[in-house]
Amino acid sequence: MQNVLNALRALEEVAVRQPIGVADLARAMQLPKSSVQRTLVTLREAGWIRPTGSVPTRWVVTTKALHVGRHATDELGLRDIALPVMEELRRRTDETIHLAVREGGNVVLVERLETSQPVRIILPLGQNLIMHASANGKAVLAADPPEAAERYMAHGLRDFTDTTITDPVRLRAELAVTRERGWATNSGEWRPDVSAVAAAVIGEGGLPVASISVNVPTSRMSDEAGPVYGALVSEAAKRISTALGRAHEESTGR
Amino acid sequence: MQNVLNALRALEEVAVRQPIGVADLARAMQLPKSSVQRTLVTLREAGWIRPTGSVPTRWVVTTKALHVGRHATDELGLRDIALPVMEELRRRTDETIHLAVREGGNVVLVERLETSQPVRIILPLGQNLIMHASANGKAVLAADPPEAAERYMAHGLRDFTDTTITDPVRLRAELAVTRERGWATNSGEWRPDVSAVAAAVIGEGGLPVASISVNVPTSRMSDEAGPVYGALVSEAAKRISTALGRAHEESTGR
DNA sequence: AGGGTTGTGCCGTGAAGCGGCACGCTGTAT
DNA sequence: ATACAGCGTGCCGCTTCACGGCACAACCCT
Repeated sequence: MQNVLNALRALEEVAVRQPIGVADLARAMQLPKSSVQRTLVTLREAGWIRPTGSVPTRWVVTTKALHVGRHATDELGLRDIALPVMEELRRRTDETIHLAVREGGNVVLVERLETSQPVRIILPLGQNLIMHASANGKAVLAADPPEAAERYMAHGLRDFTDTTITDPVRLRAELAVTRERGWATNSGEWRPDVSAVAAAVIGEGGLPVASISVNVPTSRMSDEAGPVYGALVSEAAKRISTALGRAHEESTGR
Repeated sequence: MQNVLNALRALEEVAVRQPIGVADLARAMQLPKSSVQRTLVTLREAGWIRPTGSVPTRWVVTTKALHVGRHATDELGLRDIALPVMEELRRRTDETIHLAVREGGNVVLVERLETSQPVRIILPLGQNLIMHASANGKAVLAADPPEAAERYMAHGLRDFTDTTITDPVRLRAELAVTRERGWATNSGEWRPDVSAVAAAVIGEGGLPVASISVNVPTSRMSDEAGPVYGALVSEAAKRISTALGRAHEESTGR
């Protein structure tokens, strides 16, 4: 079903490059113009993209993808279970709380509650978090079997800021510390002004399925606040993990 | 491209019914089992769905859709323009702020900032808001040309609570009031405990392209608060509208 | 032990997607 | 004023590749 693959690729390409026209898109995809045009018409018929109405015609994605995407965490009722815990966590910290799920080799932001304090940065839902340069990523990596971490490191560790951990030896040590104390940190390792602490949510297979984090502007992240938030986020993750196990037992029959 | 349409339909069906198996899905879609299976394998190859790993195989959607969906408001940089204004609005009200965009005959929630107060409503992003039973919907409807409102009403006005406006005559009057004062209201007309005030964001064509709202539990929505929030949300929407116009002028050359 | 249902894979046939091509249009450079 | 290059759109014959009936092994309840 090559044309389905092409159509989905076209959809992604439109999302990234929108607003875009047929010719540009055909060039970007290295496909004949007429084929791309037919694909665009089909995607519109399905309601996933729409022309802006301008001339020449430019295409943009609709919110159809959002409708589908919001079910991404439904598998075990993760969102329903996590939200109340996240709310309490925010009440206690008054900082931005993130929920991210594991997805193959990545960690993706799926839910978010913000601090009421003046905020620096708002990450969009669907954002890919870097495994070795985010608290959520490191929490998941630490909870994974060591082979998984090694496999990830084999691809190299890109650096984003001057505090990013790019040395595999240092990352291994950091993961050991994380395992020991039960929560991961991020001190401006992805973007200078974003710091965080996180803890992994463990699924019934014993593997990490998600992670929650408390995100704080680096300027507000004091030496005292870290351990306090760490203890809170670690306890919250544990509560979600056990609730998840209970929900799973019920749904699979006792 | 019938198979593309089927594949996208399958994707939506999986999202709604997940976790689901081949046979169930084939029944739901009224399609041969083998066709559906082939489609599922293709969708997995493209990274939009994945098997849970259990036996028998069950399919769930990945976060791919979220990645695509987060671009849905990129068209004019709406999100970037609206977020700072929404933040200030939340700071002033300490209530939940919603940003919704127009989409054909619907209004869809695309961004959200929550109150820090304990009692609150959390709607998932991608939620479809009812035109005649939400503040955002009524704000858009009031800013539309009268024909559009009439066309919408022609389909009938479903009721959700005992305060839902189901009488076209009353709705017309309500829209007139909304136009007059510059902001729309919702007093538990969709869900009893949800009230809100909203104002439409006007695009460069003079038509409403989006709407922002202040959402308050009905219990907290006093007679005094309404007009105060109304004035704030109305001013915020105006600021977004003019900023949007400016951004559009620049991008289309002077 | 058995009937039903599951997920998976094969394969011949025919429909439908592919892509080269041409058209009308717009905006720019000559 | 004219030529030209780029755009979006539509046609149409060839060939491919998706369709769906069918078979099979594994699994679950009786």
